[in-house]
Amino acid sequence: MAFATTGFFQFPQWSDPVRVRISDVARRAGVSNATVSRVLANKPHVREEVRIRVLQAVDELGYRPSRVARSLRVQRSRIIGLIISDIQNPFFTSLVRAVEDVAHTYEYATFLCNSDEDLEKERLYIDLLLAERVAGVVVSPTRELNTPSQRLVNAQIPLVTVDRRIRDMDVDTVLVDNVGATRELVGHLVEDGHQRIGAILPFAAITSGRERLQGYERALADHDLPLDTALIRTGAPKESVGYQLTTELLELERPPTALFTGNNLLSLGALRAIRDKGLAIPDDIALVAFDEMDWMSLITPRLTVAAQPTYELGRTAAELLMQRIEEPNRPTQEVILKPEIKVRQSCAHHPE
Amino acid sequence: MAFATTGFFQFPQWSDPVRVRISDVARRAGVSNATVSRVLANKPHVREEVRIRVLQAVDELGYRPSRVARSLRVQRSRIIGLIISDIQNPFFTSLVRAVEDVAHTYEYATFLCNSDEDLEKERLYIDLLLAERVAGVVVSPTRELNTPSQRLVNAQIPLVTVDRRIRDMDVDTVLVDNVGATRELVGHLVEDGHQRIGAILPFAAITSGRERLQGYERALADHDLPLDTALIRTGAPKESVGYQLTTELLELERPPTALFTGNNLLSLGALRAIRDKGLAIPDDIALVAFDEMDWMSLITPRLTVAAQPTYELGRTAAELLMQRIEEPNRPTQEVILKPEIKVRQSCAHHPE
DNA sequence: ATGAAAGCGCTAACAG
DNA sequence: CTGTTAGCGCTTTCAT
Repeated sequence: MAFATTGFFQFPQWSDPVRVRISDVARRAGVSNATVSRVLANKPHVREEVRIRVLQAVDELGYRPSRVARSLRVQRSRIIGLIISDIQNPFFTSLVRAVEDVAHTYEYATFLCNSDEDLEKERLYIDLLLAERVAGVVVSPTRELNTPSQRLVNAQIPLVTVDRRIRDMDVDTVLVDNVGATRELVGHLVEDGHQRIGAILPFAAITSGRERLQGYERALADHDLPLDTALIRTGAPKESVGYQLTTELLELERPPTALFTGNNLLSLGALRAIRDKGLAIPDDIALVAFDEMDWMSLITPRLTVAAQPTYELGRTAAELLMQRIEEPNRPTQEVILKPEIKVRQSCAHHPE
Repeated sequence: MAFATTGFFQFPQWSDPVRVRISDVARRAGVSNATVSRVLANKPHVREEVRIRVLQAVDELGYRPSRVARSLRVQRSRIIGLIISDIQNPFFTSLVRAVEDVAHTYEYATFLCNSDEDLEKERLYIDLLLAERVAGVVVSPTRELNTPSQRLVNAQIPLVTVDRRIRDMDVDTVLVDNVGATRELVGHLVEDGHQRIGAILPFAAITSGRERLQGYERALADHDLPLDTALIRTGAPKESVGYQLTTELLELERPPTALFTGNNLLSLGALRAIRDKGLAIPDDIALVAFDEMDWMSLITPRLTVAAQPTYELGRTAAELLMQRIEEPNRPTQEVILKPEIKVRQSCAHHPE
């Protein structure tokens, strides 16, 4: 009324409330809230005619049920958490993609949490996930012992570990065969006649890193080669660290004739270090690497690698989580996936 | 009752409620729910002694407030949505990382949505975000016209567009200067004497792709060079497409002497195609590329690129979103960031 | 300074 | 087959 006099008053673009509730739909369809809820949940015992009327009202009003209210009522949300340590690492990217695809299929949303290999950040994110009452969590834990993940288990939130182990906790786990793949990879180097093989690995605190170290040791033992700890370097899984550690190895009095790099980022750093030293692969130094990356198709010679089934890793973890959400008391599983060993030119050289 | 006869009935592992509520804390501290709420929200008017008692009870019980209940009550969640088109592309990865970092600072959780350049998937995700009543959304839209994003605006959910434009919608936008950077990049090629410059670009439907095409055209016009549409190819921003399109260009009767690749994945494909043809950069073909990637440090010669400030792009978008959430009616902004042009050896050659 | 009570939007007993 | 009602856990007036 007051506005009518100005002549310029614009009615709001939506006279209907912006947030339409179930009661709005119910009123419009001339039924109760309960009936609307039944229709939307595809429950039986609704007359076809009523069903149609409700659906029409939903459509006309553009009603989207509040998942917030629903979550509160049914005491579980349709959200899963995904905690990884480095979203800029293509290994995790592929895994994220897989988890997200599966979650989407089951109509779950995914909370992405980037722990940055930082235990404190991981703890904060777990608190958040707890507070959001997520239905379950896929985690690639920063630590194998005393992880904050224990709090999820205490709160009875389904949990699946991926890529890395958690010790002393009975949870579903998806891993790759780090020991086996590394053993095979390094074995090729030994069979080519290499006796001094360097290793650049992620910290032993990262379980996959430690397992790859074991694989390396086993490969040497397989062929009765001595273990020279001076040739083993570990560090954070970062490009710069790979560069640094490789440089150290190459500057040794008696540098290795071959190198094993135990992670994609470390490999990138190692390659750069080798290039900067002006060394040729495999003639000056042979190389085998864990992980395969897209850009590796560009470099010459082609690298011998253990290609991880990264998407499959994520897919499996997410599927296990979905199953556990549906059936919380099923026995826990440990799934081990096999990397594919691709033998190429970077380890073809036989040293004199 | 039914269980008692079997003798195998197991009591639940925790006799305390696994989910501790505000009322549990209140009872333990000998206060009301309201007081607990006040303490936790750092509201004034609480006696210090009471505050301490409450905090202690919270601690002893390990109480985490349900953000679900809170969201329902205050009618907004502390969750933002992030919709990108390809989480496997490092460009977006860096952006995701930034958005997630900022969100975390403001104590928001991030829903990650991977649209896969698929409008239908984007629509589904927006429905989900709407249903979850997220506080705001950062989107890199699949389309510039009639986007599903309109529904977010209709529902009055704060929205920020990043990397790509949406037409006819008044929303905060963060972009890079695609036209300017491409113009400069291609300009170097022209100044080096190249007259036949090929271009491999993302679809024109992707606004960044179209703007880079404009930049290319402007660069030629700057120097009065004719535009030869036979040298321009567009396609999906994927490695395989880059390979395919570059191969086509190289097999032309009169192939270009230089190439501009308008996206990181396309560049990777182009490099592989050039390598497979046995051509040398820059002697056989010069190259300038949009986007810089880690692995580019490995290839010789070093590439001339426009390095996008990807983290900054995401950070800015997220900050704008946070500001708009706090102040919904502030005027919308368009922020344009400048890529850094890094001139290196891949365009050093002067054709005869 | 603190408590009682209402209510956010939805679902699930229970009635009819 | 459909409606009434209670309540999920929290915040926020409104009293006191």
